[in-house]
Amino acid sequence: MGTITKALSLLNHFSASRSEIGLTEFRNLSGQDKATVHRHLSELTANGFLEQNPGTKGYRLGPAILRLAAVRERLFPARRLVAPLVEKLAGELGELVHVSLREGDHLSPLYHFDALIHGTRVYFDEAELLPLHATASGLAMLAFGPIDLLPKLLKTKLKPSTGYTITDTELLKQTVEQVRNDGIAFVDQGFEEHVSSFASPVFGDLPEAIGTIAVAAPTVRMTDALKAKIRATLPLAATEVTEKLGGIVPVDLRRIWRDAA
Amino acid sequence: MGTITKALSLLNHFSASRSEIGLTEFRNLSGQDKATVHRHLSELTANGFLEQNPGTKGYRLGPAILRLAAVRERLFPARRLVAPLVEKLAGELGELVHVSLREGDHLSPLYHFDALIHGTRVYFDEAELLPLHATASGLAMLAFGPIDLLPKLLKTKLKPSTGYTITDTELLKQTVEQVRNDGIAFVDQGFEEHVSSFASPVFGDLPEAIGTIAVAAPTVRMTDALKAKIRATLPLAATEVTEKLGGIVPVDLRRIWRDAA
DNA sequence: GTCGACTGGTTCAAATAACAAACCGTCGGT
DNA sequence: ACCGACGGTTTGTTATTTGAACCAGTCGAC
Repeated sequence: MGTITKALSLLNHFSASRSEIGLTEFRNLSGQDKATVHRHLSELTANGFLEQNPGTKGYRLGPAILRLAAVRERLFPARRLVAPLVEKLAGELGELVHVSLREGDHLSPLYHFDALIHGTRVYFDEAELLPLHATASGLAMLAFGPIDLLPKLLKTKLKPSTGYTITDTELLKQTVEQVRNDGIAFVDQGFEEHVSSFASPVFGDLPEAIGTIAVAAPTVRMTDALKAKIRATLPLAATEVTEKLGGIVPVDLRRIWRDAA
Repeated sequence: MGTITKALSLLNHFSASRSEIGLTEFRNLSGQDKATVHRHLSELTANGFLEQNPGTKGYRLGPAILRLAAVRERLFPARRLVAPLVEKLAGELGELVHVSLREGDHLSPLYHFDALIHGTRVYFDEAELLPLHATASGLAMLAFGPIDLLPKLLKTKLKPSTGYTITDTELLKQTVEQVRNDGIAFVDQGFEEHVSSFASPVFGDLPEAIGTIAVAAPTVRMTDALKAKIRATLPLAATEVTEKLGGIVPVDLRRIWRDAA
């Protein structure tokens, strides 16, 4: 792991529930040496990616990130473009829908929306990176993303998120193959307990998935009726999102989705 | 300059007018070695801070930035909080208003708004970092920010943006001292030709400016009447922004502003 | 075709940063 | 006053990053 990756990985420890992190906590979270972490934190702070709370000495995400995000959204307004589609589908299904983009060997949430019509709901943290082998989105990414994604992932140890997570190499290969045939991925409690989800790939201008659109619901609400509804609507939504982002769905997948409908 | 700073500085070359940058262009812009730049770009890409256009091989800002920006805005919704105040002041004055936060030895635009009631307007690029010695915001920051900011800046060579930019050490010191007495900074065409601007500091919970609020107008429209109006309203707006961000204006500055009114 | 000038991308001695463990100063609790 | 935990710094040794030169592909002119 290079220096830059180590430093940037520090930023990934922030989440909705952890807004401010101190030196020692960073050391525990990252497993790196204290002196190294401190130098990295200082350098990130000097560049505005972090800022330090003068009182607690803790570190927070800094203003540079906002500035860059504003640039990115102006040039490539992905969030703004997909938001209405995500909200529409979430409304139709009454469940949480999210679009995520690939970020190395994880998925990064781009936008999510929950219609909130039910008492119980799926907790979704936009700050958290999604693992490829444990989520429906991940499986869809492995099936339709860059071809070297799966082989590279299989070389690492697959960490279980729940007792249901696929950790066996062979099983993962088969499951991904299945997703490739179906054009849609289904995972039952693989990432969070009592949550089931479906996902379909979203494409850029290459025939290679750049991200996914997914529906997540409490397992108890994931009835056959809802499953059928999702299978019928998710490929359409994936096509719409792909088109909004200026991409094209590969012809073979388009055929799979048409035949399924 | 450390590795991390070098890598992160690459990101600062993006702007509204330059959305995609190739390897060679990065080398020219940063003055670094090509191999180094390439390794940095690869590592940034692997972490989702950049993404590569498969066709042109150029690099764009990546999805990780959006994810982190979403976290930061949820935890510390500065942009959302200051937006109405900026828009209100811009409406009252009929000119461009922006709030910026300190990012190392530059200022990083947080939010800006232009009422657009005039035919000509000031061009403002939210992607561009503002230098401390050439802008009104910068002078306000030097006057009320961390005490070591000015001495550190004086050790470097002051780059002129226009023919009006202060580049002399002594003159800069005197000007900052003046700003410290006035509680407001005025710069005439120091950053962009034919643009004049005022700025006042904005504070966090320490008696040390964390940013600024500024008004920029074409020099031809910067009449005595407008100047008087800005001098009367900007300190109030700075106080409001400070309070919105949960900060406090130091007592001595509060007195200066009160006496001026 | 063959040049040349331009890309993006990759190798291998030499400069630089990471590492581990120790240390310093400060804060809050006992 | 003591203790322990915190943020931060220092030092000598080890590993990584660096940068000049080197490939390879692509475009256009001749």
